Amino acid sequence: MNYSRQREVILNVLRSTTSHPTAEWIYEQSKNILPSISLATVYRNLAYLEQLHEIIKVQGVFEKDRYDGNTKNHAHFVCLVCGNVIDTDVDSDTKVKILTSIPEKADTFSIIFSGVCQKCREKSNNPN
Amino acid sequence: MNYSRQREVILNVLRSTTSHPTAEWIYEQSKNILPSISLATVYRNLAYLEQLHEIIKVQGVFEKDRYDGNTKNHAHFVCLVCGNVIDTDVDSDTKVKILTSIPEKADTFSIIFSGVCQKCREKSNNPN
DNA sequence: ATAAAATTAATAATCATTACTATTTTAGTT
DNA sequence: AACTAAAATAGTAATGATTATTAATTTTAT
Repeated sequence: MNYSRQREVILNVLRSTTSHPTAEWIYEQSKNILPSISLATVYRNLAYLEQLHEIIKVQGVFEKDRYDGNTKNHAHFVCLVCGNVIDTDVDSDTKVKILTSIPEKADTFSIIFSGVCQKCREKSNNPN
Repeated sequence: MNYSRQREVILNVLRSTTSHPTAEWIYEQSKNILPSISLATVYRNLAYLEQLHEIIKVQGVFEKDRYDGNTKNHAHFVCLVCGNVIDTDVDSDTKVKILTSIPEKADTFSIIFSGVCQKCREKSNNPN
């Protein structure tokens, strides 16, 4: 794989946030640096980078795919009110317990928690 | 919500398998019973049934959404070779450990393991 | 500097899912 | 049973995220 400035920018943009952005958002940010970059280039490079395990594609959160520059094995919390996706650590004890809890031999796992985040919980006056 | 024969058939078809089928597959099976059923009806009713928590939509497995008639909180193992999706129990100890491993208060979680299933492992002569 | 391979921008195509609409079915009421 | 309003359907069009195509540009090795 040859060097490309576009790929470098896309990766930097993704690594500069913890917001688990969509391809469209990464495209808009990248345009600030490379105004002529194309959306297809963003998609193509995100696919490459995922294959190289430089980034992670997070599916199953609302409708669009999200991308994550943090490749450490961690879980995601999706707030059903504000839609934010929050990284949550999974300690290695839990990780082992999860991976050994099934008969199959899993290489990786994806955990997506759903609920209402702390902020949204505070905003509503619901004492729960 | 009124009764509909179509919805009844769709639910029965889904409950008759553990294969986590796509909407298209459910449509094909339902046509054997109701030849004039339409694909849009299948999608509409799957969405209704998901809202009622009668079924679960499994996203993030390859490209198409999958559906699951088993609403017990369990995990999924996706084989990267054959593509099969296998139910795997999560014992309640692990469940509690997972849910309490994050600072946010999660209502539910979705776990998708990835790897190569036992069968595909046996077929290849790889001793690992 | 040259050439082959890789990459890109721009745009067309794909295709899973959803929206629309005229018609039919359901379920309650007389 | 007939009447009616709401709900649901079949068929099809529209949507929209993602992927494929292609001619032009860039990279990299020689």
